[in-house]
Amino acid sequence: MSSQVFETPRQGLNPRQAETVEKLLAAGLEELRAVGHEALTVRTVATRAGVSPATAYTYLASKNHLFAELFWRHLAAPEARIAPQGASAVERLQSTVRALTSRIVEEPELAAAVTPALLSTDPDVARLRLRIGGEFLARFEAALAEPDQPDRPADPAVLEVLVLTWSGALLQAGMGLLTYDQIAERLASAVDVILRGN
Amino acid sequence: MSSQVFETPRQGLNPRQAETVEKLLAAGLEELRAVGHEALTVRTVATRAGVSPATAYTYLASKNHLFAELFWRHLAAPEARIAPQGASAVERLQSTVRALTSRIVEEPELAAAVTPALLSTDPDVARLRLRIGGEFLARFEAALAEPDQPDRPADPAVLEVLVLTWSGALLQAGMGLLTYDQIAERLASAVDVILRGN
DNA sequence: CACCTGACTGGACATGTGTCCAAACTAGAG
DNA sequence: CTCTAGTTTGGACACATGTCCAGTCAGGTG
Repeated sequence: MSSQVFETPRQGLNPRQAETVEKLLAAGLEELRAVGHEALTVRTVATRAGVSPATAYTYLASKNHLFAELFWRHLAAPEARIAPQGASAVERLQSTVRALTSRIVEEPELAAAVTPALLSTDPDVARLRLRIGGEFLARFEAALAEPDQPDRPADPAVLEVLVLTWSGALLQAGMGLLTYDQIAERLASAVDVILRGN
Repeated sequence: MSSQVFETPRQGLNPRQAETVEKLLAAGLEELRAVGHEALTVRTVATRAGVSPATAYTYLASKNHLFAELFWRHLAAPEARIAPQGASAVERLQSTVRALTSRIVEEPELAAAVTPALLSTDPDVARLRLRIGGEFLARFEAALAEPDQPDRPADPAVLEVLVLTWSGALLQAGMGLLTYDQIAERLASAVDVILRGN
């Protein structure tokens, strides 16, 4: 909340505006935890933040934008950036996947909210979507890299499958077909299948 | 449209009701092609079908339900059920994936509409979501099966990765990150990676 | 201390979604 | 031909979303 990370929803904000945004985002997360994403409205968030709805809409293009922003911050927060563990690529990928999943599951309502939100055509959402996708890619890339030759690029085909599988898993979880625990299991097995082959 | 397939949106409809449903679904598809899924409303569909909005809501729980229903019919239609071609599992899977993709791309607006729609919590959507997921699973299962031992079950881990990858690809396409043509390419390559290993 | 710029506010507006219900209609049975 | 069961209808309702704008307020400047 009181982040040093200056990943603001809109660029070029003066301190006063930045504070308003922080209040809104903090209130958004609280509201999400309190009432869930179905019941949350931009207006209730504004009220919780002690700000008028009109102001909220000045900084949040939409409810979906709010969810995307919160998710991005949750994902990119310093405490979520841990190095992959393991001697082999498989182990490192599995640890990455488990770390990502458990990070996501820390805020179940956020996870449930963000899946549909990211599908929005809202340009602010589109921006965040790309960032989030890039973040996942970077994590997988880091996990695939061999410690002794960190600059050797990973096989793009493998990377693509990993990203597709990961987003598929998030989708399944977002639809409620799988719990996030099951997701972690399946992805670990998926990594095995993908890297070891059949 | 004039289908023999009795996959009705609600069970136990008499002929008169069934006809109304058909009119609504046909009108829904037309409207979708004409104005796209953003501009489509249940009321415009009702008008196009020559029926009152109240009637439309008698048979369609929601706009999302309409999209899910149309997608399901499009996917499960007899003309979409072609046998996988190829001597190896990889070839059969690739042909299946290409067939599915090209079927979906026949109705681009439907494809764009259905991705967010399937995430709805609407119970009617949930029902169709399961059916659609089951359909994909069945296709991959059929493609994996060796012609000479058709009853030998496929490796569940491989099947899971395929389903995850496939849904991830649909998600990416639904978000506009990839075109459906690119999807087909990547999936073909993904199948290769998954089955051949690294 | 008065001013002025720019953030914030209140409240109306247009539109969409899905629900509800009493009244009207229609097709088939008798 | 009439009755009736069941479908369809018109229209209002409650609520959410996002936009807009004229007016108010606060904090830094001169």
